[in-house]
Amino acid sequence: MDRISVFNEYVRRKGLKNTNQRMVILETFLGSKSHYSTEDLYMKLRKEYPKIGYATVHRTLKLFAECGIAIELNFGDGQTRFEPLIADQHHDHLVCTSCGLIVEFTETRIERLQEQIASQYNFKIERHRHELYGLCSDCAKKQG
Amino acid sequence: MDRISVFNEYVRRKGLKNTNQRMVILETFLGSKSHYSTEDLYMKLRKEYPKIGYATVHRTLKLFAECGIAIELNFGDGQTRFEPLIADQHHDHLVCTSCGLIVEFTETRIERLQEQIASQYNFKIERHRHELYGLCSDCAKKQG
DNA sequence: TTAGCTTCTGAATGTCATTTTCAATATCCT
DNA sequence: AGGATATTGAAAATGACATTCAGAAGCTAA
Ligand SMILES: [Mn+2]
Ligand SMILES: [Mn+2]
Ligand SMILES: [Zn+2]
Ligand SMILES: [Zn+2]
Repeated sequence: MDRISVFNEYVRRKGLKNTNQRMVILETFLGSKSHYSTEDLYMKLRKEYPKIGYATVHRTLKLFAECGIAIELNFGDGQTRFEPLIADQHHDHLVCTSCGLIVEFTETRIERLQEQIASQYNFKIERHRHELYGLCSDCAKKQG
Repeated sequence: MDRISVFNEYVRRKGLKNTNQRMVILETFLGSKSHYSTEDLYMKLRKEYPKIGYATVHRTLKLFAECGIAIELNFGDGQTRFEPLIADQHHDHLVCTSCGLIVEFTETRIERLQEQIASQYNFKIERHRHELYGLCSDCAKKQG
């Protein structure tokens, strides 16, 4: 089931309503680069829909996370970012501390080792964050 | 060199001053549980030193991080936590989303795999975060 | 030891992302 | 369509953290 259907079903199940704003925000959110902060997405939407409110954008992003079609990311720069989630396509991140570049990686061996650690400590893992911070190759060249 | 010496040397080198507050905060910080938020440590210190200021506690924790005897942690609950760092004793965390329990783990195989990933993408890693969120065994029993 | 310069402290205030409030508006169900 | 209920957007509130500033304390050199 695609993310739009997941969202629509969540809205129906919870007795929420389908609004123009929500559809527009969802399409824009799914339709381009990931890792949006509320501010980023609000600015982008404003160009085409100048009447849209910041609070609506933010509430809607939280709603996406709540219904499972997005995840919240926090790279420690004081802004929460949201990224569309494709079911069963987990990945982690490399973050350039100089230019902000975000690169995604997956490594099943790490995922497996995590599970071993969790069972060692009798933890029941719900989610995890694994982020590598440093300089991307461009910034490293510029010794930035 | 122990953490108190590292701090004292840093203070000297930077032309900062040695104050009672800083010593008291350092001793308390090193002397009990880890993973203090500013608020946590402020509340603890207040009992014995009621005149100490919140801003001083916070500035001093930042100073500890700056001089390398502490690291800042962020478990996504909106509060930065500080933990005394023992040189070359890196670890990552399991965090119980129900009771807040924090368990530490190290896994050299993961650390190595990280390095491989970084070099694959030509990243020069400065630091990383790896946190596993879920239910500790107690909370899992209480299905909580 | 003390003068004099610099840093520190603590209370208050500022900042900034995020959240909440609320009155007007839109949606949904019958 | 009518009416209950959710949503919206502007504004205000919140909360963690950072900054300001005047008085206090630490440091250094004579
Ligand atoms: Mn991503
Ligand atoms: Mn720890
Ligand atoms: Zn870069
Ligand atoms: Zn627990």
